[in-house]
Amino acid sequence: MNIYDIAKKAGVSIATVSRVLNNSARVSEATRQRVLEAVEEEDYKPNVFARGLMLNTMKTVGLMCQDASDPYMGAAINYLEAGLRGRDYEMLLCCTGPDPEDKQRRLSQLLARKVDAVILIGSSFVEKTEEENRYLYQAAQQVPILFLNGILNGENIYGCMSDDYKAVKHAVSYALGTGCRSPLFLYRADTMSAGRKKAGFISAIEDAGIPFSERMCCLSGRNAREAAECLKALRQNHGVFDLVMAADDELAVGAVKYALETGIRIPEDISIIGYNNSYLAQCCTPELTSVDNHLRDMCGSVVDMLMKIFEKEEIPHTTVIPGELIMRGTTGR
Amino acid sequence: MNIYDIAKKAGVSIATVSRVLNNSARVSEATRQRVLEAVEEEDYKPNVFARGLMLNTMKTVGLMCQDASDPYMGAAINYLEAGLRGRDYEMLLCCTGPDPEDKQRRLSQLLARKVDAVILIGSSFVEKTEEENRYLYQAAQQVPILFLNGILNGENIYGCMSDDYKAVKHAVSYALGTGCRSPLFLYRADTMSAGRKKAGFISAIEDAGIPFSERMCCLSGRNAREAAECLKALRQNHGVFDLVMAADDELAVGAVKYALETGIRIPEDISIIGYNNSYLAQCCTPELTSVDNHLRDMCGSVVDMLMKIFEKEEIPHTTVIPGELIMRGTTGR
DNA sequence: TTGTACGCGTTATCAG
DNA sequence: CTGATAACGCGTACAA
Repeated sequence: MNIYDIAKKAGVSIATVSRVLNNSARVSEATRQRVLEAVEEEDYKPNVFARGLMLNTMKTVGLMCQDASDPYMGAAINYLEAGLRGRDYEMLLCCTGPDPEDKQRRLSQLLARKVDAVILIGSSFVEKTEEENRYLYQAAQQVPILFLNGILNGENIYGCMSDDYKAVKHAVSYALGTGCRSPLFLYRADTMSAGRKKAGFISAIEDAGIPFSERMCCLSGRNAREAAECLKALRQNHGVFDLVMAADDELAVGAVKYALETGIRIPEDISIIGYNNSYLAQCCTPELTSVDNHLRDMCGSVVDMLMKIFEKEEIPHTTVIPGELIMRGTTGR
Repeated sequence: MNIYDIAKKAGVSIATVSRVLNNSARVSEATRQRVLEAVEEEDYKPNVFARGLMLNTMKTVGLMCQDASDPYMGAAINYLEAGLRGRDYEMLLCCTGPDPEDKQRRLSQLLARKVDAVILIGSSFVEKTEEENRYLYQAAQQVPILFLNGILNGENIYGCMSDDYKAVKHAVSYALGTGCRSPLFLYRADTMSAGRKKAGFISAIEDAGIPFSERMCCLSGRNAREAAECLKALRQNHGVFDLVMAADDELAVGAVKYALETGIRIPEDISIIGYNNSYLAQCCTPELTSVDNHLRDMCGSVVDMLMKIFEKEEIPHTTVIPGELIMRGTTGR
């Protein structure tokens, strides 16, 4: 069932069928109806490959993330997919894992598939050196590259990020205001995002007159269990802390576990602040005070930016979305 | 940069270039090298649309799930993507939400895109009536349909599922063996999977000589917080229970919250068993005893089945994977 | 072993 | 407003 069959059935030429289907140019209402009828009857759908061949696009964007099982990534995938679908774009998903070579290979596969753009979820895709990022710049020569919560300067590279610096600074300042004196920054990887959070952490404690030391930062393992063990070890080594600012909720949950398992009272003896305000924040007892970075808005913004880019509209390369501190049971002694 | 350019550059015809790239037929080693050189130099990649037009496939499978932010779905997406990528298939992801009409529309969009198969994650895609499932049967006339943890009988429809019945039966029997006398089944939706679990629950308690009553089943809200409230309400209404068998970990976490907030000791006064053995199981204190349904194996199995289907191999329509009870701190009084 | 010519199903162009 | 025809880039019989 192709356009020729429909044309024959409707008694018109394929050009007219095409025009009706793409409502391009003007077609008389009468023939329009005849064509639509035929299309309806045969349940005809234009062949996407032939279409792609002509238009050089299949209205598809590639999405790359490290790990879809991370609830934060998962939520982002959901929001992005909804936004794209609303704009008639489909989503090709790649879960790359942490290996840079895999990321590179996957990106080039997406390009070979002629995606119209690539969205990268998380700053884990931004490497430290120009050299390591080169594949991104090269990709940007073919299609727009957008970061969700990341940033990389370059032609045809865009990003939307939450204001991690301000959000963490505000959260830590608040906790210090309730009487905490020994803050700890708990994170799990040296990503760009973690860097911004750390800077906000430092700024907040220095504003409070507490001199910063690298010993106030704890690089934890990858999950709640390991974070808890990490904190226990730190305590054994005479590290004192009465405030844990975690880079994400899972680590904060680890801090809660640490406190519960060591008999430290929350929030009387220790305040804990998570980040992302994911559903994990409501899965522990007490529930987590956490920074909501408005992921939904960020995703919406990324999709908006993308559509404007497709329209050749000039837009700023970076959009910043403010965070918000959600108060629950792990702070406010 | 197309196949003609490469042919010219290598001094051969396009047919030869095509032959080299698809290593079909025999090509003399000399010309082969010349072609590969040209391909390399120009970094030539065949146009996927033209390719699709000829072969009528782009090696893509559609994946449908209700909600990618669910960690269970997310993990499945990860595993499936890895499996497919290893077989040179790409993945088109649809997050449908719960509305049946959306599911139907999204599926037909995938078909219009000429995906080679569709994988549905979770039994939420199987409806109660034939009528409601008709779109699935129709889709199966075009491409194979595979369920991850679901089942629907029909031509060209396949599924891999965990043995929820046995797994729950075993878990509940174990808990009853430790002395629990008032079991409760906590679930959140009347899916097929929940039905199998419930059946296992009933069988276990009847084996233990406890007569089943519908009051032993609690249909909870959608998250941990709501599950906790649900149990509190139940208790107010004089419902007694010292064992909660939850249909997933998030609900089990809700049960833990309920116990912690009401001052009920775990596991002395109440045993709690989760399902999925997701990372949530390690996010609460005490950590959850949970049923691991070997999601990784299930996903691997689905991909294997799919590849065999593509090879026109005859395979059983259903594969069953056994579950396993992982012991942690919420059971064993 | 290699090359020629055609078909795949669209959309775009241009003439009527 | 409509129709004929030329791209689009590839794979593949068939001929050489």
